[in-house]
Amino acid sequence: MPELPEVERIRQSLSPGLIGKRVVGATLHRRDVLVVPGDPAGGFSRQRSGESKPRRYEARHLLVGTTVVDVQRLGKELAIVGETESGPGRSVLLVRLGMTGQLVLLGPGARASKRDHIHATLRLEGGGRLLFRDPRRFGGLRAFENLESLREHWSGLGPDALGVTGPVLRKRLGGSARAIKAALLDQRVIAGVGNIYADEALFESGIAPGRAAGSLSEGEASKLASAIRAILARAIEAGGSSIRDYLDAGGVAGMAQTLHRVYGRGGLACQRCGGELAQILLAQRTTVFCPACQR
DNA sequence: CGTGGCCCCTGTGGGC
DNA sequence: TGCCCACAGGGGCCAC
Repeated sequence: MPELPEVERIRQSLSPGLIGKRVVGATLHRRDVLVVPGDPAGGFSRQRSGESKPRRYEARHLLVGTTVVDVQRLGKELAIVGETESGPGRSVLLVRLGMTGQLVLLGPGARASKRDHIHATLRLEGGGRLLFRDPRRFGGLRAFENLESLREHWSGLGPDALGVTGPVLRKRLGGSARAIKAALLDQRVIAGVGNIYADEALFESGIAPGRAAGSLSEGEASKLASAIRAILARAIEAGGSSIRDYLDAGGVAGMAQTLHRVYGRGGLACQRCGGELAQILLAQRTTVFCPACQR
């Protein structure tokens, strides 16, 4: 569901009500949405096959006993940082939302509007709750013991797309022969761009999605990087794209979908030249572009 | 090694 | 109305 702008909106809507709150209890309704340190997979999401032993997890993995001091974001990942009163102990709960994941922050006594597919509940001092809901379960939670191990995990991702520059982008694309759009979707190249904003940024910068990533000139990489920054920043300002079910942590929808110029418009007229927008499948994702304007 | 293909899961909307 | 297929803001894994 969410790309960088939506996740940033969730971070912003979550922070004021969550930071400073102590987590007094938690319930994990599905254990397979949580990965804890030492799990055999070492990965993020649940294992697809093999009923390996039920994971042992502890309350502290869901931040119980800590006070939330920060909510950080890199790309599409959120990290809720908790701190224990006694000493420098920290716990980090990383949240990945996948296609349909939501975080819902409820005040004391408030009821969730959708109560199915809630996989984890954190109870906050004062009676509030933080829910993790994800119908398709492509998202998940991962616990880290400290900020250092979070940093190590995040070092596997590329730089945050909101601040990417032309030279950095060009360097990270290297001489890759794969399509530029596929490279943009690879979170190890840059973090935060997904299917919507990749198409929008390529349209804005006039680059065809099938171009070899390594074939971009300095000028093209620079135009693409500034298009990415501008489009993501605009989308954040507009509250994120609410197409199907995206809502921020307070249940508020965004309006950024009204800014889309190619996503979801295959077969319609290009807003720049009037020609017909092409729709193809690239890297297993629907891709819309203007064959005349994008080269 | 880099890359494309397939799979994970549930819900929804369009075509018949 | 109902059924079935295609598709959906993502990403891990495994053959080539």
